[in-house]
Amino acid sequence: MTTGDCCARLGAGALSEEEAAATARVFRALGDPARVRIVNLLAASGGEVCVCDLTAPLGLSQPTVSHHLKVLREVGLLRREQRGTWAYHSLDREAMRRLSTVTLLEGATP
Amino acid sequence: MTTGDCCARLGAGALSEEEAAATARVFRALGDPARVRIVNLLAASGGEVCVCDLTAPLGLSQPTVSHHLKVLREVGLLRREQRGTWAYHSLDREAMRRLSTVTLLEGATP
DNA sequence: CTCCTACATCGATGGTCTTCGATGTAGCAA
DNA sequence: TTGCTACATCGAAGACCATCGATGTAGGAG
Repeated sequence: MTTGDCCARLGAGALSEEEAAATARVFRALGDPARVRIVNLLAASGGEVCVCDLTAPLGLSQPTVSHHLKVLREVGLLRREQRGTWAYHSLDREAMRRLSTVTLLEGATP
Repeated sequence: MTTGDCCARLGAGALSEEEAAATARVFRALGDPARVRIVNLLAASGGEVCVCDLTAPLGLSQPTVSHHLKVLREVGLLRREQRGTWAYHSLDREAMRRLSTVTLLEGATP
């Protein structure tokens, strides 16, 4: 489920059951401190980061980091590109932008 | 923990452990379909809603609805006002607006 | 080929969450 | 007082999740 399925603004009309579930999935993906930090580290790095660059700053094992990256990727917030032995992860900045509009209510001026 | 503790934009500098945890708590509060629908229903209603107005559209029991309302209230997204026997819940629209800025990265133009 | 590195996946464990019925609390009415 | 309504809280059942070590996979070096 990607952010493309959840971009109905919460303040714009009634959501269907499926839209609500899709939206909740994206928010739940960000509902873990490790994944918040991953997005933050990716945003700070500006570009691509591989798994081995994240284990130390997060203080988590390699399987756990891989798990969190998969969760964020499955909701469309991260992209993954494999080059040789390394897997480079980067933010989908457009998905992040769309997500920011979900909690914008009618008449709000960010 | 309220949204006041988590409003560091994910794209603006490194988050501390505590900032990441506070941010994750707010996102996790929206990481359930029932709570997404509650926010959506509150936004659509425009004003105040009591618990008994939510059980039918959500298809959940009264204790469960009360639980979800408490979760949203504890992260600062909802306000609660008791008048007589009824408890009226409403969105904290400023908290929603602040939340929308969290996922805005540098240079993004919503 | 062998060996090493980077990463994904599996399986298990311990913790957390959602949901409910049952119960408690408080306000209002008769 | 009694009774009713709206809501919160409690306790338990079951589902779900984060984390790890162990293992599998695949590419590069030699």
